[in-house]
Amino acid sequence: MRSIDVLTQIVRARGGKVTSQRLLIWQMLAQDHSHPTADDLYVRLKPILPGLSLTTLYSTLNELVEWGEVRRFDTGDGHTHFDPDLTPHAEVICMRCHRVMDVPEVTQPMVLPDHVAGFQIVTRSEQYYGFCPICQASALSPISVIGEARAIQTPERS
Amino acid sequence: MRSIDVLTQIVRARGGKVTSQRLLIWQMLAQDHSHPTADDLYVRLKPILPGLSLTTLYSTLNELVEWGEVRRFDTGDGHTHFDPDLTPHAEVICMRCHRVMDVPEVTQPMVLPDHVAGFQIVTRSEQYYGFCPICQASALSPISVIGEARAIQTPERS
DNA sequence: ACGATAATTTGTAATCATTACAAATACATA
DNA sequence: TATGTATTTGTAATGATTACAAATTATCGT
Repeated sequence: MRSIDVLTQIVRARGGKVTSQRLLIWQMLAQDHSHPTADDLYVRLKPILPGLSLTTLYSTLNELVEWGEVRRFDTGDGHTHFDPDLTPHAEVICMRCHRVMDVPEVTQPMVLPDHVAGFQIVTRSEQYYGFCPICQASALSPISVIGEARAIQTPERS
Repeated sequence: MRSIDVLTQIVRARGGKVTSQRLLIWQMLAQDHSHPTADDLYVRLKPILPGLSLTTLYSTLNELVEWGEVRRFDTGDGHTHFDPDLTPHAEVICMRCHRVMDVPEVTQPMVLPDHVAGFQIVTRSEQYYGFCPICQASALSPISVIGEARAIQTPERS
């Protein structure tokens, strides 16, 4: 998501209001790369702004998503996660313990075909689903495996 | 997801049972590229197998996800969607009306870096979030736009 | 600085997807 | 075919998220 100042200007220009609740939520979210859930945020916000309502938090998160400032995603743990980081990156998600790890993005965005022409793209995300080393050791194992994460070779010093 | 025959063999080899419920759900899901929700499937399955329980459907879907045969994803409409298509493709998702369109994949999977080495990758997915032509016309417009879907140029006949 | 206007927030209650659980059932193997 | 065990079922519970209407407050024009 973009800076608080930019958001402030744009919201005002639209006839919206920059309330203390929005400001605080924006600030808390902007610096958080831990893929928090709504409840994660609420627990941290409540002590700072005790009057804050869950309803307000949800509506603020939802509008950030609708504006394209924040991406919502699902790790399979039953909670909706939010990510303010719209810079190119991908996530590696364990299908059993639902741990999420960010990885820097190296693939190029695609040129989209005819049948989606006119679609206005705000965010791109890429996810790699699989099983972390810990969960591989447990009883169940995945039926199909398309690959394994390989370490990128560090160039040798000459 | 893979063929019913392959799933049947693997489940049996593990000491599992191939029940009529699992078979029917597998068959219904395998041929469905509409990104159905659990409820979508239930509505269609119930007339065929009236005794089917929602609990069974959920547990069957969950195990397919854990096995890496089906991918679960979230369009933002409050429902969990399932996709049996693990071939390389991406989705374009409207952040307002939550419509989903598949597009053929052209980017290459990344080589993942050190800190996720050992992670066993089962599925990769790529999503493009934005606003479809219809939703662009409505009142709200996204604050930031990283690009627009462009039609792929059709080579001219010579 | 003030007041009018409309956007936003709040709290409660409702909704709805999903899961827990324990008894009943049925598949697979010998 | 009988046995053991994985699976299914139905109901009840859980828990995230939303609806709604009254109260509040930011913004803008004066």
